[in-house]
Amino acid sequence: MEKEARRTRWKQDPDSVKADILRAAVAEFSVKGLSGTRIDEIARRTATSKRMIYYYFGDKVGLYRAALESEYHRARHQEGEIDFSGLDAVEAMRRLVEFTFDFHRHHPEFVAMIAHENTQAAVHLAESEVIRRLNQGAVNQVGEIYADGVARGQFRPGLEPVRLHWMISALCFYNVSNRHTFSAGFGDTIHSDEGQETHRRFVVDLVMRAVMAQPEATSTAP
Amino acid sequence: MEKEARRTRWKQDPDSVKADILRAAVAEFSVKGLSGTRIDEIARRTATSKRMIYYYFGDKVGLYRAALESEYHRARHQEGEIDFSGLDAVEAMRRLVEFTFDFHRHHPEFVAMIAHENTQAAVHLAESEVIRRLNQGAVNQVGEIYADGVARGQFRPGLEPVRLHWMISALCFYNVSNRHTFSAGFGDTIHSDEGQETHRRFVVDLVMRAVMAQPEATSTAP
DNA sequence: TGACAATTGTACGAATTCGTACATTTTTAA
DNA sequence: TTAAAAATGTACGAATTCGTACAATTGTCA
Repeated sequence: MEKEARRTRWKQDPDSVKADILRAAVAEFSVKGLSGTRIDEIARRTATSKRMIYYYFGDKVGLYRAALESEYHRARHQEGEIDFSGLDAVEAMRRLVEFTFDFHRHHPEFVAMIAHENTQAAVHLAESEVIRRLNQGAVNQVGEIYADGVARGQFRPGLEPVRLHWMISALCFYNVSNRHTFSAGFGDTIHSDEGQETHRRFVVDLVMRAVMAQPEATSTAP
Repeated sequence: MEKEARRTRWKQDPDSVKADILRAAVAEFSVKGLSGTRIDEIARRTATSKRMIYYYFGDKVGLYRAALESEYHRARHQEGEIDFSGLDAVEAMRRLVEFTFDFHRHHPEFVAMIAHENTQAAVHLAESEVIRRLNQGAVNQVGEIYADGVARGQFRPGLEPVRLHWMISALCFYNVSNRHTFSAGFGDTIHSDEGQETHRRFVVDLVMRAVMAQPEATSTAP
């Protein structure tokens, strides 16, 4: 008996309730892991109740998987948003590395969830189709840029796209995943906000040196 | 009433009991993490009982810290064993990277324990003195080799030792820490036994390209 | 040898936490 | 309007698991 719209109006809103639960779940799982997380704690962080978590996601593992996949979906979505238009291979490669660096840096929960998966041998990820597509897309992306650069004589030939992707991923992932133990050992020279700007250039430079035919022309620093 | 030695012979052997407990603890903690590990399961893996764990290590967290430090001690010990005698800067740098690559590869529990620490913001490591010394030693090591190479004109100047150490560590750590999710996405081209040989050369090559004044002279591959 | 300290075994108490039974409200469909 | 389905709140049962009380055994030292 409310004003606008006459069909399918729910005061109840399952979709936003689910999204709310997933948000809280990622926040907890990414920090505490599967076993360290308490369902009651997730419930406390939501606008709803524990009862709803079980209603929509079945059990703890079901919620964990849903949270993991939702993070992958977000990553996959952003990945396709990079704008390479008007860039040659060298510039495109730079942009790709910069994007990857920034994405990891701004999504530590994503990094943490994957780190947790790895400590458990990726058992929950192995059965998911989503990850396979995401990763394959990333490899194709770097592969195309690389092939273009080789064709133009800017990049040295002989490198495998999957290894290039591995390298970029390793540097960008480790930068976030191990920032705590690294900072504990050396202070925050690298991981402070200013330090990360320098470090970002360093990482880009490393990748360019790895792929360029004439690496000397790569460095940005004086 | 046994043969040799007359003083302080114990049928009881606290040191080996402790070592036995630590071994089992590392095996569990590295896979399941602090909260995922069950003390009863560790006890089952030892030759002794749960009672002994509490007797020697106080509580679960005490055991966790002891396990973490014991892994660091082992790493620190091996680190000092590398033989650089007779090597010039270029060869020494290669050997350092190879050693680091191999060490991580052969000690996945070490890698896993650090990964766990990072998901928890390294709270247990932050108060430990051991790690600081270990890391500082590693930086000094690469710093000396680098300075030597710069002095001889083999390496390009301007790089910070801590960033060089970061790079080597990132590549070697990620290779082990993320092997599961990476394999799940691309098969085991990189992480199979044969794949790792190629990959090891790739990683060494990346580091050499990053530091060499004339990177072209670096590649081992045809 | 006898007193005292170090080491180990057994059983269990107390707290935590996953998941559900049951009741209630909200929305759709006939 | 009314019956059925979807969504939600409340309280609690059952299992797990950390840590300990208590007792017993083994070794040192005077």
